[in-house]
Amino acid sequence: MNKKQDLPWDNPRFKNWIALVRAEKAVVRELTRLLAPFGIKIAQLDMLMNLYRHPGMSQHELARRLLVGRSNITMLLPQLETQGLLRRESDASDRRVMRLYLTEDGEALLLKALEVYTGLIDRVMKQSTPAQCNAMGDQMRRIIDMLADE
Amino acid sequence: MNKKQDLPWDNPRFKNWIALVRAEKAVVRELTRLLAPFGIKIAQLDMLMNLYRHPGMSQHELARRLLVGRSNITMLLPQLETQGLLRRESDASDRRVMRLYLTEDGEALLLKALEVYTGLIDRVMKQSTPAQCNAMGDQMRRIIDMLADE
DNA sequence: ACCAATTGGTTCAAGCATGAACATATTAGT
DNA sequence: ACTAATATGTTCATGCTTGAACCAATTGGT
Repeated sequence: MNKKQDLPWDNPRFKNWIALVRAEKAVVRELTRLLAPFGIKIAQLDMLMNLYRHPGMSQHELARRLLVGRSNITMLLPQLETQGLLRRESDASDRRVMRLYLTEDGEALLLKALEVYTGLIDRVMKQSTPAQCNAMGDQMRRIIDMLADE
Repeated sequence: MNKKQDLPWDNPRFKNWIALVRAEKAVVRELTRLLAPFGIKIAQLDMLMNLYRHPGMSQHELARRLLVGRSNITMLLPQLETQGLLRRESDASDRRVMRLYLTEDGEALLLKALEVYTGLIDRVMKQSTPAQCNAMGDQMRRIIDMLADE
């Protein structure tokens, strides 16, 4: 069944996927480094970004959007809250849900951190033409769709 | 400096990058699920793959190749060793280094797990033409090169 | 109105990854 | 040869993420 010549290292699809994983890892490392001066991690930046775009989200919605478990949100929130970057308010009509809002400090920090983030992504994606960049994005969205409904 | 209209969500490069991150995460989740029956995690599969290709690697080389810390290797090795999938031998000429080799069981398990791995990647990458797949891979390798020497 | 099922959130224990500090072995400079 | 620098691997404390068990609030069926 498994001949040496059809091992994954000779499979273009496989090699290209490995390259993707390594590139993603490299960018994550670099972004982590760039965010250190702001005192936040990537996961926290993702939370702030989503809250900026959708103020008043519940923790459950946020978790679903970030593709993480609900407990993850519970564990990370106190850090951002004590840093004064966001606040939690009980929903009046449903006392189970906590609604999340950025504070002014949170918004200010977010915008500064976002400049760094987009700067890095711009540098990284500038390695390709806009057309190729979009083709890659489409490719990724097809993968997401394919795996979403399994 | 930060007008609403140049926020990252309207930036094609940024959106496409986000898609990449989400696709990678989705594939990792699926692969983790598929590997569960084999009793190994992705990190361990990566180790087995590298040892299959380069038998006798030292822990340090392995760590560099996988882009993880040396301590990570130290922590994960005992699991694979007690599962009988690999063995460690002291290098005779340099008593600091431990050389790693797959056992027959390790090789057999690896080959079976690899079929699952390549099967998934094939399914995933079949969403695009071979040309686009290669273009994406080239794109990723340029990113890796760009971030490697910083 | 009542009981069951569902939903949002929290707590907890476990696994994984990291980096700093360390021990041991090797290499290089003198 | 001797000492300093370097390299390999381990240990440890820390932090992130997860999933299961749990509590409280809401919804739905009867």
